Amino acid sequence: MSKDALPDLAQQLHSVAIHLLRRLRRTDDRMGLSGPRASALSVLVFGGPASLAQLAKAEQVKPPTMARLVDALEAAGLARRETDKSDLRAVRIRATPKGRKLLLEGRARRLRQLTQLLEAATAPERAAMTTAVSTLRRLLKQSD
Amino acid sequence: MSKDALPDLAQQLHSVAIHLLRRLRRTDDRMGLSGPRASALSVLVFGGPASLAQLAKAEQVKPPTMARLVDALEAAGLARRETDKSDLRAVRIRATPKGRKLLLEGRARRLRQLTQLLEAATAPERAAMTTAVSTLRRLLKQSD
DNA sequence: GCAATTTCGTTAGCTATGCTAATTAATTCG
DNA sequence: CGAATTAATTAGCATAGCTAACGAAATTGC
Repeated sequence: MSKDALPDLAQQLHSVAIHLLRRLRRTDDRMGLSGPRASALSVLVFGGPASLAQLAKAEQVKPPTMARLVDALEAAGLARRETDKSDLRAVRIRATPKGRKLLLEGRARRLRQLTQLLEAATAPERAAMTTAVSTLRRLLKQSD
Repeated sequence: MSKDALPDLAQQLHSVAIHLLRRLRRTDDRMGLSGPRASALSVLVFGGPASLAQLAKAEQVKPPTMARLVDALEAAGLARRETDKSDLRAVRIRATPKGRKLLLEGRARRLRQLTQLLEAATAPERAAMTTAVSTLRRLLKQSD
């Protein structure tokens, strides 16, 4: 691979990431939950109850932004704020059974759709994607 | 590659795309231009002058949304609305020299950063990423 | 050739997501 | 105990997305 191909790869990587996410968002929409809300709920479902600050950090947003997302999840009956007995300033945010169910269904739907998309790839192509994904994860982590 | 790895790949693909774009946005911020604005300007710089409807379609947003982006680009002196002599309803939107300069500089900066990131990959890893990118482009295009 | 329709863009107004600054309440530390 | 720190909320701002409704121009059809 020539050195000159690197900027080109970078450019195409950028473009394809944008288009991929745009596509995935369509499926998330069927969950009736926006990307940020679905993502926050996902942290609660897979990571368990968390404080607002923890949730904000996990989603890389500021606390006021996360507070509003939690407001929306709560209003939809998908999460609950609970008081933390050991620190009365803090709140424990927990996914409700309804929230857990909705998220798991949405995730299954997205995985079905994505899996279907990826099934059109040949075995070597899938292998290349697997390598590419783990490489990118490493590079992003290193330069954090 | 086992069949069971596909959903897992899908999941990681999703995650890595989110993190990659999050990282790239940091660099774009230095251009002093939000993502949507930079993206619209990019269409003008690389695709030439366009009508509002064409621009909206290219960016997959509705006309009112694009109109506001163009307002902002115009206010910043980066693009101009021109009247179309052959259709007095339409506007031709064109990047100004200043807009072109800003975008090209930003693009160069992003490419430098991304190229730097990718330089930490081994040759086979780069090859895998190249294959992965073109595969994804094909899959996304097919299922449009 | 003129009326009806369609098209292009804008305006108005709503929702959502992000931010910072300031506030309140609780905890910790000196 | 009082001061500083921490957790969350409130208020207010900017950006970006949408739909609905409108005016002006172009096109269609009779």
